[in-house]
Amino acid sequence: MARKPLTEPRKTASQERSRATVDALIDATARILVKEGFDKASTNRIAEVAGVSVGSLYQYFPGKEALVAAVVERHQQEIMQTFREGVAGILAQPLEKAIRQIVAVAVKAHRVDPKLHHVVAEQIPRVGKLEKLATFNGENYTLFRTYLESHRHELRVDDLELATFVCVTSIEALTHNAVLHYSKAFPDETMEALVDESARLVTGYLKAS
Amino acid sequence: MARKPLTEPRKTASQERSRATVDALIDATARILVKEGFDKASTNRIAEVAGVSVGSLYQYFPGKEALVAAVVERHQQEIMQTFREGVAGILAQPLEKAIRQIVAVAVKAHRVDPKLHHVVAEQIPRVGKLEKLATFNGENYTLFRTYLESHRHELRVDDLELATFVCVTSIEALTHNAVLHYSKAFPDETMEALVDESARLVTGYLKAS
DNA sequence: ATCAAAAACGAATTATCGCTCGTATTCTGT
DNA sequence: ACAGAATACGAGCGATAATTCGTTTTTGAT
Repeated sequence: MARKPLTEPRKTASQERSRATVDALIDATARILVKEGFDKASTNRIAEVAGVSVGSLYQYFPGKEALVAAVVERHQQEIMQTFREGVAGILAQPLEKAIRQIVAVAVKAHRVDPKLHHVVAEQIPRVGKLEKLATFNGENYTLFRTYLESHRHELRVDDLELATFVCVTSIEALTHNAVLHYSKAFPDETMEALVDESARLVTGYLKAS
Repeated sequence: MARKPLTEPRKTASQERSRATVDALIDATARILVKEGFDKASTNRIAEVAGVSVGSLYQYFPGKEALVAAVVERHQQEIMQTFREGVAGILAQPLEKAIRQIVAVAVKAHRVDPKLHHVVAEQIPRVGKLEKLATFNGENYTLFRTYLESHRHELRVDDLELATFVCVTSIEALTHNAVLHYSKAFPDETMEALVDESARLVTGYLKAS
């Protein structure tokens, strides 16, 4: 019987104190990623910043990658939460309104800790467990597709799959780039104009002429 | 006088032989990046694969980062070359045709060594010198803007700067995602449809109704 | 043929970092 | 108050790189 190596730390933190340790470690990782960049995020450094010993770190995480993955996952959860709230009840809305709202929410979502988002997008190599953390996630995709399906009769696209791809990819890229690369070049009023333009782009593409 | 540290290797390779060495090193780096991934690209490994000693490596490159930067730069040059050729004489074309051609060329450009492109996009942390190697480059942007300016009268957009951003970002993201993430999910015919759809997206947005 | 500059070599040094493990401390239930 | 379980500690081991430098080989000019 090949026994699984006992080196797999179980994070089953049962006591209050240990849960705090886990949180401190994830927080510290996020702070380091933002303030010092990915390469400075060594396990020793993370433990130090968290005010915890390396030993404790390895009690709860199998390694650095797991820490980073935890940070990314937490961040994506926050973003998705923002997103879900923002698009609630959108199915009932007409196309123009719905799209505009989706774009606006996408911008808002990208503004949930933009610094961290930037690091995640630009500095973290997607290797190993991080590989599956795709650029845009599936829930998003499904959400949008569902809207398109329920409004199919108003649309002039025939391949909904393809249309979803086109729309989701465009909106994601536009909001991502605007917030993370051009937030200085784009003053607030330009950002609003960008939301309008993006919405027009997508609406024009979808709407039956 | 604070003298610059002599540790800065100058790549002034004067002889034929040394230029070959430099090439071999860059080639080897690219091959390793593609076949084994970013973390396996150590200086010793690169030298080994290049059939060259580590010492020689440091004669011409200050470190691993410089090697990777050289690979990325070379790759971007190739892509831009493809791009330039593909959009030559496009200024004379009408909007629909021009946009379609641009999209098609963007797909073609993304297919110049997609494996390497994938590694560059997903695995290489943009830190230090790699930071400025932006996702989409300025020449592209300028090229597109020039087209829009010369066809301004046909368009219904008023802010050309913003319009350029919207179009370039969308086209880049759509072609990038399609080629690098969905090339298996998208059979060739779907890819063609995608080019059509992308062109329609952008054309509809730009064209005066 | 001779020599100095250029290029190449690679073992050895140095640096970094992930991770372990024996020990100390704290908590929880009785 | 006590015991055992959970948590925390952190110096130090081992592995993997990065980088140097004294030496050798090749080249081009004279």
